[in-house]
Amino acid sequence: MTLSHSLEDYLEAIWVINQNKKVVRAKDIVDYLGYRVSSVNNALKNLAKEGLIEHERYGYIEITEKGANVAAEIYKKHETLELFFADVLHVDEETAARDACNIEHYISDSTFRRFSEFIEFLKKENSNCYEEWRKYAENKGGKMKLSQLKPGQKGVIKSIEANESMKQRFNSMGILQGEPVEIIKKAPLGDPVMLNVKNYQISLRKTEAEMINVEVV
Amino acid sequence: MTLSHSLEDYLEAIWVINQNKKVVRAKDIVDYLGYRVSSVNNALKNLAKEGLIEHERYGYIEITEKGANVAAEIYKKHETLELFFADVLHVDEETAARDACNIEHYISDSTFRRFSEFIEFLKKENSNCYEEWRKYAENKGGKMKLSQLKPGQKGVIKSIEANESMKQRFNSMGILQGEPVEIIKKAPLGDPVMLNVKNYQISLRKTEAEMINVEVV
DNA sequence: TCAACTTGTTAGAACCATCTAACTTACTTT
DNA sequence: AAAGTAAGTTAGATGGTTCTAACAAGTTGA
Repeated sequence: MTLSHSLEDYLEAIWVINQNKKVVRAKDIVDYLGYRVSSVNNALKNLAKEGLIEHERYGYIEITEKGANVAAEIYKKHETLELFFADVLHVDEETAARDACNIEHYISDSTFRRFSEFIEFLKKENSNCYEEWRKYAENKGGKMKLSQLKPGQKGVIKSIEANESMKQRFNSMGILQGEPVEIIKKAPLGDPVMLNVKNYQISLRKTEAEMINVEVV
Repeated sequence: MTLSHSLEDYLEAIWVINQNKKVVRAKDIVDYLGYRVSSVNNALKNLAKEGLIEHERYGYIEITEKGANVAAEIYKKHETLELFFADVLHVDEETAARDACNIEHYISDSTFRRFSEFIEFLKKENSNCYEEWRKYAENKGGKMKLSQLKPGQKGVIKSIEANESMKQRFNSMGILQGEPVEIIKKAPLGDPVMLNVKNYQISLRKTEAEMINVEVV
């Protein structure tokens, strides 16, 4: 029996909900995964057919022992990947969760095993690899100029190297320290640059974009 | 325009083939991806519709500039992931390639960017993280007993801790150093253990399986 | 208790990626 | 140049996942 990626998702969702709620209903899955209730229903039938859950008409959903084992394994992958993305790579939480949720279905067992060991290694307190890496990454991250980002990339403004009147102008556009920005598009030679700040779309000259230092997110 | 994962695969294949062959035909893709020629044909139509390739009836396939850009980006993900799996995690080549090929479609740009930096960091010669990790992993890997593997796991026999007559018996079953093994199934308490060696299926007592040290693959 | 609301079920449509099978075109060999 | 083989095309079937829409069952509160 090999589960489709889709069914893996459903099963994992049921398992996770079950951790907090003791009783799982179709509606919970709808809320968790964002699918329509009919799609959930369909998936439940398939999971039941595989003996991974039990589900009485109009009743609660119970995960079987077999189902719990399968789900726990999937979730472990999810957890490990998310931890790596969020705590090691320092990707934002939402992205880390999303990526983990996708990749968990595709990483093979043997790769995952090695990967887990690798993370275990990084977390060992007598290793300073993690600290070295953080130091390295911070230098890297701090150095980007807004003009160097590509369309679709997001960042947070770290500092602005401009005279006062220029800073004033940036200020009035919502461009100030700590503000998240996203590049919408760039003209062929990077001039002008179109970006998103506080839900406004702003167009900057390349020379202006070069004054703004960002940390890529 | 967002490409389906399937079409991403086709486009990437075309791009890769194009690196070596200068001229790409549908047959090359069939060989590369293992799909039927009609499926390839169908995909080609969709790629052409998106302006990523040009394809005359019964003719050659040419990747457009736009297509090459998209493909190169996908391939870069593939390459980086495969490198990490193979050279850092030391997963076997085939698995590394397969996992990379799946995951490349799911890792987000921002996670990938961080991930690339992380690998760059590991490769820096003034960091000894990679060496430390290898040392750590080798100790780990050497320690597994055959009895500890789970069904489906594969390993290579590293050493056998048994008396001569026992070694003789193992020997006659094809169980000897350097031999790849795979656990087929384990009875509830791990006794007996069913495994695959040299295309034979062998059943071992738990006590016997504990004498055999393997490196997980 | 029954009306209103929430939740669950079913049937069937749409979409996508793959396949088989029958066919057409292009290339190769003699 | 004709015949045979390899490659490409098309139509239609299948399987999987999601959706909408209509309906059924359960729950809640006045």
